[in-house]
Amino acid sequence: MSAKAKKSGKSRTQKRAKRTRKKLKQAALDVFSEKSIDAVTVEEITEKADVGKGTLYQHFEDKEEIVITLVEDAIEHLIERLRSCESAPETLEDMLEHLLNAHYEFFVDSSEEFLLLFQGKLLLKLQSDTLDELEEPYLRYLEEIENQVSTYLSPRIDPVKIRRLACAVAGFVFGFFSFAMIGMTSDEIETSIKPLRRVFVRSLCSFLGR
Amino acid sequence: MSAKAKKSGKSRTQKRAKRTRKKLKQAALDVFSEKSIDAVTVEEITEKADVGKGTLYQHFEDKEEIVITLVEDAIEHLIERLRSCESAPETLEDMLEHLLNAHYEFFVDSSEEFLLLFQGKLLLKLQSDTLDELEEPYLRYLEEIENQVSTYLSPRIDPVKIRRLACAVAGFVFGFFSFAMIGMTSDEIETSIKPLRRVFVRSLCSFLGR
DNA sequence: ATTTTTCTTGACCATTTGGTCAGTTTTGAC
DNA sequence: GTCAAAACTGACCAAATGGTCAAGAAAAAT
Repeated sequence: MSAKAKKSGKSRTQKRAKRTRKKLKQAALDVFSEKSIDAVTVEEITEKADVGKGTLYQHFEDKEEIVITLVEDAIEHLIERLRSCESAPETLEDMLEHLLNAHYEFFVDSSEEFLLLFQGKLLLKLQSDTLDELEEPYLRYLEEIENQVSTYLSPRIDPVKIRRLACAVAGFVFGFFSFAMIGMTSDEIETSIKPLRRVFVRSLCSFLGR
Repeated sequence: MSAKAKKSGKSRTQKRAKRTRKKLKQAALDVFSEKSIDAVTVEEITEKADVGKGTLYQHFEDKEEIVITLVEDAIEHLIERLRSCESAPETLEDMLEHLLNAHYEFFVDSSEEFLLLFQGKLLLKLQSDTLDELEEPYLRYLEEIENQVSTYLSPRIDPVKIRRLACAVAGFVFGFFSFAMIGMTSDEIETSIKPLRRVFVRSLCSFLGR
């Protein structure tokens, strides 16, 4: 180990490998947002990443592993958004507004990751026999929503009810955007989300209040 | 053409062909609800339909055409559900409840078609360059929702607003179910849908009332 | 019975694809 | 400079897949 390596904490070789891995992940994310995961070939990924085909197999066990890695990353990013909040919301209503807003911004800023998560969710439903690893990040995401909401609620509230709320939030946001993408221009989407958000938040609050 | 054929309107040969086509469609729907459309092979379909591989190509141009045909059928069935209503709802609120309820029943009774529509919607977003034919049925579906709702609204209401409503309805229902499938048992889903539906309907009404 | 037409079949082919591995290149240690 | 280790490469292979087509089976017409 050279002195330079000790200083930077990483040898040049390790940095190169890390760069390559990053290129592969970015390339995969790109192509997964252009066509269905199952329709993407390994060579499309390595081609776009501008590396040899064998290189992918040095960084990932197989095609499946890169998908799982990307989904985990995307969920991580989404959860970060949900957590980052300038000032802690005062009321449950504010908190829900924040949640929906954070989702919206995530979808706008990281539409590739949104599409990946959407696809992954579908795969989860379809090939549920395999791919247990894929389920875990989505459950983590639902739990994050539940946790954030719970702090504003009586601890005696039925956990099932909170789970319903989390499904409703996630479902509404994912579903609305996916349909909006067919039937609306992106301008319309932007002006639509605000009034719908407020109205939806209010209805969720009254759902919990009962 | 035999006398019998004239009487029944269809020769035995034609009936056989129609039966085969139906078998193929059912088999395809089955496998498409088990794994992603792109991951399904032609032989899986013909195997399940118990016909020779070449037979599929006599009834459908290629794999794509059978997908489009199935999506069109499924949308047709969903629209039928939305239309069939014992007694015309009196208020907008009742009508929206009916809409959500019809969706729910469709998803429960025809979960294969639900999964197919869900997948098709995704493909639409991804490979939007090709597959124009796939877009048309989904737009028809959105328009059906818009039409039903419109009859309860002033004709001067902004069409964009109605389109938003249709996206919200479709998005919420599709999205909620897809997420509920991960995080909830089917029992929980059933008991969840009712209170959520009412609350959601109320929020949509207040959205339109503004 | 014979011919014609329609439908069905599955062996076959060309192409594609996931995955491997021997060899090359880059980097690190001495 | 030399040797060793790690990363990278792309030709290669076995398996799978979409689609074809000549031959066969079923039904209709004569």
